[in-house]
Amino acid sequence: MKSNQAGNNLPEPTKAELEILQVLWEFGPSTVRFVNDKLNIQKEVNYTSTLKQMQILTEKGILKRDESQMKHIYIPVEAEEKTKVQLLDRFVNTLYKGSASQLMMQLLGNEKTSKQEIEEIKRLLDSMD
Amino acid sequence: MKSNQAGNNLPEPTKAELEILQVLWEFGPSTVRFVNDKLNIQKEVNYTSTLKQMQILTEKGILKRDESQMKHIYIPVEAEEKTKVQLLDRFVNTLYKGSASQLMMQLLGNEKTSKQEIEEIKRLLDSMD
DNA sequence: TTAAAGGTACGATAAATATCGTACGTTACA
DNA sequence: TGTAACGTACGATATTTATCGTACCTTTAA
Repeated sequence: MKSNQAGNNLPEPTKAELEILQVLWEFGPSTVRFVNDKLNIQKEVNYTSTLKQMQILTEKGILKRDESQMKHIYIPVEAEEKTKVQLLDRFVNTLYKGSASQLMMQLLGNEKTSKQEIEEIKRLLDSMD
Repeated sequence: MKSNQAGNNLPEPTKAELEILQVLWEFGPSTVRFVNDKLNIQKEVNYTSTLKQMQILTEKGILKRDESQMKHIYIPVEAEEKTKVQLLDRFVNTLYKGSASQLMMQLLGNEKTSKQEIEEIKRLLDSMD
């Protein structure tokens, strides 16, 4: 057997890569400079480090870029939703053997999940039927 | 500012470490041999590699061990639940800015989450009020 | 028209993770 | 009683991920 299981096509983004993706998701297609500035609000990181990461992301096919200008513009290849679903899926499989309801229980039992959040979720479910 | 945010006390278990924890959670306190055998059902890994990992886990304080016998017995320090809650919490914060309901939506929208799972979740919520 | 500011490319290096080889001690039993 | 099987310890090495220094090109404005 010894296979790869969990047939995921695209390579799992690393922690640093995720941070970059989040900026692009939030602000749309951006330059390295812009992304780096955003990252530096939270942690100190050198411009060329971010540049390199984004180049790697591009090699991996997770980002694409517009090189028509000197200031390259980077864009995520996959939509935010799709990538998140993939990560969530992997997470559920790894920690909860694929059981969404088990994850839910934990989420609901978590004190950090507010009453308000729980109400929100209920409404959501009701509106689904 | 540039702080660590998300005040997590214990060190994040790595991928390989998680695999070991899962075996211990499922089967209870075990020897390295036992854990290694279980791991090898899914992937090829050398006995000493697993040993080393479990020693590191122990150094980190994630596992403790009974050394009274030659065959050391390893035991997770924290309960399965507690560790999973921590990981889930981090996950929600990272990907959904802490919004559990947003995560839910994705979970519900995911085709891989069966009708049955959804029913299960509804029942769960109703029984909470 | 040149110097400073700001851009990309990319190899080197650091840091974090993961795997393994080898040394050596203990146990079981032929 | 000695040898094979099995255990731990631990340094070395591989691999993956992350960061950075330096070279060099382009734009801008004094």
